[in-house]
Amino acid sequence: MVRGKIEIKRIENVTSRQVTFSKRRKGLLKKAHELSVLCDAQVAAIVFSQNGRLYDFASSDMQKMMERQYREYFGAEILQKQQYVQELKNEMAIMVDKIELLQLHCRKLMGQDLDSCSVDELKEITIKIEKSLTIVRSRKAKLSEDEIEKETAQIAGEREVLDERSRLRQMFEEKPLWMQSRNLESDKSAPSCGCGNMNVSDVETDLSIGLPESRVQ
Amino acid sequence: MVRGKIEIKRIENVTSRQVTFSKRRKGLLKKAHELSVLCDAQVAAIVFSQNGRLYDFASSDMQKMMERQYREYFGAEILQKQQYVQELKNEMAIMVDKIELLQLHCRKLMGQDLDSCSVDELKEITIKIEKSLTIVRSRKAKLSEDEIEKETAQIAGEREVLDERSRLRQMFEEKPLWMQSRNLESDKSAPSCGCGNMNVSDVETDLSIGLPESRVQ
DNA sequence: CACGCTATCTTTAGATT
DNA sequence: CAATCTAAAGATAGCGT
Repeated sequence: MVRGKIEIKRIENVTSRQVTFSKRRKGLLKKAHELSVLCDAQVAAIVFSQNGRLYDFASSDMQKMMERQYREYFGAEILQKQQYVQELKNEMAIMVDKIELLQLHCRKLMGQDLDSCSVDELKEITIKIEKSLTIVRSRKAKLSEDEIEKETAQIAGEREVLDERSRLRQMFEEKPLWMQSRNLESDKSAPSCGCGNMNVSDVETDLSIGLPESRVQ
Repeated sequence: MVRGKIEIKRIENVTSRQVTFSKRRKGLLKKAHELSVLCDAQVAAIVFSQNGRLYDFASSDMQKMMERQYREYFGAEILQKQQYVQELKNEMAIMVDKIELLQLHCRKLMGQDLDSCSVDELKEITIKIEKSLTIVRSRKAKLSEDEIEKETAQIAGEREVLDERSRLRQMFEEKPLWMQSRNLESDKSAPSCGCGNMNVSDVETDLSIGLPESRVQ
């Protein structure tokens, strides 16, 4: 192969490839320009080097050129996106309407904005509100009832505890101290608090009421 | 200028221009291809003929190529659009929330979905509804009152008309016909209906009641 | 690595079919 | 018109600086 003639395939020599890239790139852009001028045509040439640099030529208005070209390739996609945006807008419009309607409904239920209402409409609203009031009241009543029941039960429970306490208190007050301790400390081997070692005379009456309780619990 | 040498400016001869377009276009696309292969670079060449036909070359993936190029030119615009879509979505989300809230509010005002309400909340709702009921009722009452008043007024008005009629009827019945016509046709020159030329005996009593009325109005 | 040189290859203007 | 031809113009590979 003589000087100058080359095969069209990737140049493996890095330096040579870069030089060729520079030369031919320039040539390409020049030819693009010449074509655009000579034939009054829209021409664009775009080259990216391997390290990502952009070189390009475009006749007259590159933006228009690109848009035109882009439409050729992505027209469908652009249309889809536009339709998507349109759909979103439509949905929003529907939502806005819905919100307005709901707000109006709410306001009327709250007794606002009634100026526009006819007598019939007012009657309708009245019926709705009355019905609602009935429901809410019964619901409230039921809930209150439940709560009272619960509270009653709780109070009953507490009363029971209190009753138990007073019963115990009575028991302790009726019996002498030594009987109390024998009764309650049936398991004397358990070294719970060493009461067994206490001298009876050391324990005062009012204290003895407290101690058995703490053992019962 | 010898054969082959040309100036780079628009070719005016149409045929010549078209031939040159064809030749040079082919050359450009070939060069673009060669550059992409030899230097392993991304190359695109785009040509639109004057009648809008597209000719192009692109190394490897034209779509990627175009996207890349498009981003260079319209990156900001694309971003804006994406942001716009995002904004729309955000607004929609807000609206959805708002609708849900409003619906819940409405439903609660209508006595629905009360299971989740506490006693306090129920009390609050009850108060709201009661207040609303008061307003709506008073509004309804006022509207009804107005209507009744209007109707009363209308009836009164109608009664007056009727009274006037009977009064007139009495008047006509008490006086002889000739007096009636002199009284009511004070302006005899007005040729309203040619009654003046009528023979008195031609006018019947029941007809005479009708005629003066039509003149009064 | 960027430029310049130049022999050679490639493109193409203009003509012809 | 489109295809082909051909000589001149243009591009560029390989080399030198």
